[in-house]
Amino acid sequence: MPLDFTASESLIKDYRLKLGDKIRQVREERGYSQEQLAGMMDINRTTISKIENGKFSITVDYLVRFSIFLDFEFKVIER
Amino acid sequence: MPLDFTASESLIKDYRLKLGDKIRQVREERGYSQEQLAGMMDINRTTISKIENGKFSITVDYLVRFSIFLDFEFKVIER
DNA sequence: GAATTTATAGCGTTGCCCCCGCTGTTAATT
DNA sequence: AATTAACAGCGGGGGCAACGCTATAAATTC
Repeated sequence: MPLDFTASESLIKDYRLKLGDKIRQVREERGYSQEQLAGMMDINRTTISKIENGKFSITVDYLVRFSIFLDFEFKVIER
Repeated sequence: MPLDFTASESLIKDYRLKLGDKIRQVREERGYSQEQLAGMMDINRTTISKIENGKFSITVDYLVRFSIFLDFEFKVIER
């Protein structure tokens, strides 16, 4: 935990975990193992495991790849 | 351009540019200069410039930070 | 209990992001 | 017209986190 831990840091961490859970949920709904999906996406299987468990923050490029192969959308919604 | 340039690579690049445009649009709607927003978010101004112009793929952590300070939502939507 | 799937650790490489400096444009002021 | 300042784009060096890869072990399913 960094010294300048703030409310936004907590929100960021929460979102990372929530996103990992969501990706796992959709992957399982589609009936893919981590290895199958990794093959389709041409990325490493352990990377998928780490993402689903929130071990690091993925780039938006990777998120777009997930959205393509798992068939979901993610959108910026203004208030 | 990588040798294995595929349709998904093109979609990824498109999305990166689209996201940069969206962030710029919302920032301007909120009435912030790049420098003001950078100060609020505690990140570098040139980083914001590069993100808005799609120079690299930001992490989701950074995207969440933008969503906090520019007040928008970022959602996964299943089909 | 064997086979499949997933978690995690360690290490190497790549690229995100920090930070600084410079340039170009536009607008305001004198 | 010249000057000043606000704003944004771009290049590059450097640090560190994302991600690839391999290996091992744990968990799950049959």
